[in-house]
Amino acid sequence: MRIRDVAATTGLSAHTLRWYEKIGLLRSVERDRGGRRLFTQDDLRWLEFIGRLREMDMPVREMVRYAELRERGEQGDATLAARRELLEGHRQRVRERMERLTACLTHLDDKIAWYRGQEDDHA
Amino acid sequence: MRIRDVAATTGLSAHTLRWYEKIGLLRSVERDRGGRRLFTQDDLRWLEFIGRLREMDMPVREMVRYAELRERGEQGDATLAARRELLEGHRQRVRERMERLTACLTHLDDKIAWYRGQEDDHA
DNA sequence: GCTTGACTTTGAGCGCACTCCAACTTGTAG
DNA sequence: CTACAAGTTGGAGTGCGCTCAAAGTCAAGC
Repeated sequence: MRIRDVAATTGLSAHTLRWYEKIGLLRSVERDRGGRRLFTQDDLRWLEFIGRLREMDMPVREMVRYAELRERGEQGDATLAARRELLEGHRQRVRERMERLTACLTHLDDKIAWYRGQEDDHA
Repeated sequence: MRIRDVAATTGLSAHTLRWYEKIGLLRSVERDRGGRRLFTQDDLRWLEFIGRLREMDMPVREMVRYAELRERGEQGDATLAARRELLEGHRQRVRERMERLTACLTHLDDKIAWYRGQEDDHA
């Protein structure tokens, strides 16, 4: 797959895909003899995965750290625990985030109910 | 209350409080005769409220729009519906966000479980 | 009266995550 | 062979939400 196909299927821009490679988030992307990027199915799966991390607001820095661990541990299990811990740390942050969001939503619901009351008073 | 007290109780910096005023998020903050800001309890309640909107990732622009409506509607109800709709719109976005987070968390849990499996295999 | 420190203003700078530009190369279609 | 779309690179620019610097003012304590 060439860069525009990946852009189309992931929703990321070609710019962003090149930038991801530059910062080390995509590693060892193949090229054809013209020097154009060729993405594999593995690359797509990886992009899907980091897309989810991104959706959970993981900083790009941390995703790069994960990518580095993944590459270092290619032939072994030396980095398995580190990667798991990184993900667990993020999971915890997301859970806390969601709790705060839930609390805020409750307040917001109250506020909206208050507005409805005001509007009814004047109807 | 002076700016440092508000900074201390809200966790916002004095810089940020001045900036909030500059962009129209805080309106008509009083001054003493030396020109120093004097914040009221109402200001504090407002800061608490927009702090929650911020925690729910409402863009500052939209908060400013809400602040404008609030000021315009000071003596009437002309802006009540508009304000309610603004909040309802944001509530919807937060709910969708939380659904996506929940879905991502499920994937993340699976991934973490997979790592645990790998580690056990080698134990 | 003088020092100190918290305040004031305007305006510049920063970190993040892209996003775009300029200049150039490559591969395909006519 | 030529035209042109689609790719390449390095580096600059953007929008957001702050964050800080510089230079000056004010007021309370000694």
